Amino acid sequence: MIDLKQLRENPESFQACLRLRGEFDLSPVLKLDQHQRELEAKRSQLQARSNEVGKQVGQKIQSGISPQDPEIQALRDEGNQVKAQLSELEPQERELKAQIEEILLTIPNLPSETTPIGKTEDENVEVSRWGDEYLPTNPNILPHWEIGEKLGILNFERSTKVAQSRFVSLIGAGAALERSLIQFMLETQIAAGYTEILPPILVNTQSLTASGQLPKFAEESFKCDRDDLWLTPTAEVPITNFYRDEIIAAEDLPIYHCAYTPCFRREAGSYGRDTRGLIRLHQFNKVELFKFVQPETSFEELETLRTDAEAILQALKLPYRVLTLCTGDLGFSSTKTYDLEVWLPSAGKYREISSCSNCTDFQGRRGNIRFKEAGKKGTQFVHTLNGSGLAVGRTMAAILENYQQPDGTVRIPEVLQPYLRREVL
RNA sequence: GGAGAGGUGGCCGAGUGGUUGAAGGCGCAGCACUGGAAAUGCUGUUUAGGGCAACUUAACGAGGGUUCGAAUCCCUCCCUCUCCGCCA
Repeated sequence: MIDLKQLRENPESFQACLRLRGEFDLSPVLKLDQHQRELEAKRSQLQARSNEVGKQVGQKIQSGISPQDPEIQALRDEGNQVKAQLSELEPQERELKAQIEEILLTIPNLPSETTPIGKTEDENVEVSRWGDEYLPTNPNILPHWEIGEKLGILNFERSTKVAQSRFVSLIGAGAALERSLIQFMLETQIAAGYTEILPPILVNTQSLTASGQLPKFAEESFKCDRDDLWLTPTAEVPITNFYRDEIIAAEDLPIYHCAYTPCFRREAGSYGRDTRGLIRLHQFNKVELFKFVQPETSFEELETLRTDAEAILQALKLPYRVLTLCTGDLGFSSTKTYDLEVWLPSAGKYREISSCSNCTDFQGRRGNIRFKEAGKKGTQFVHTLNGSGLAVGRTMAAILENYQQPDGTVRIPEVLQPYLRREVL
């Protein structure tokens, strides 16, 4: 959520910033805000009077004046009048506040100054490439779903029977490879200083609102209707909300967490895209990196977060590139995002395998996650960052293709061999 | 699912319808004491909104109600805990 107070103070710059992400007219919310504050001033005056009347009645009764005394009756009457006025103002103000809140929740984070300006993903900026020397030389690489089914480690058809399309089952060495990847990713990030959390993967509405998936993107998540619970679309949601409504001691920051979770996405509106393979499924595994940090450090922390995610790709020797997303392609909660894209030979292009974002205080404000410096007055919102480290299914896809041999076998990346206890699929 | 108990500040924990934003304690900060520290003593210490400010308003799980006045009384809802049942 953007800061209403700051918006009020410099509306033009907010409006200009938001325009970079697409159209969003801030004038209605500014108007509502002004009206609300006028009502608030009136209301608070009335309440002050009401408190005063109450106090006087109390004092007089205690000093021995009879409650039936005309003096007291007069005060009671005034109290009743004030109450009547308040009962008109209060609902109006509450309604205004609710409207303002509702709008604020749909306004995306403002892009950072270092976020390139652009409208679509075509204007994302490539910042680096890595691993050209590992680009496969095998000219006849099968798409990962074909080699996977040939090897008997993936099964889509039966999974459609069990659930729907866009689900997969991993069999034998495929399941073991997925587990090995998860284990390898977690252990690497734990060694890098992240504390593992294995969180709930059903989350409530408030949690999805705090991290930014709701209210705007409700159609993207699976919902358990009778329970106010949703299947989490990313571990970012439970981890952000782990500290919701808390005040963290400044010396406890930064906090680094990593988490493995299944992730669930409805992929509404993506009909016909990536219908085959492991790229776009309703359920997939992901190891997530998450940071809670002090405001001054969040952009440096984004760089190291990205490096930590890159370390996995480098260890697996998978060629990839790094993009900075342009303003038009930025996620709702993010102010600046790096995407890591891994080389997928069958497609002949790079595909997203990690997205690392600095959400600044956007989620902190929505989730009321603050920190306090000892001895200092007041609190500040924490800055949050998240990044995939990595999407496991897409990593598997990248391995099945980049490590595919001309004889139809797939080598296992060296770093995984101790986990999987084999060298070839 | 059945029965019961409970939700108060960063934490623990009092609280009779009347000046209680809330006793007491812990923690934290400052000062004193000390060569320095510990212990001790004193002082201070919730958050959020509005206002340039003085100041003012709100908040004791949430929402209603009674009252001049509600943490305190009434109603509804939510959540947590304990026991029983069921279950990995």
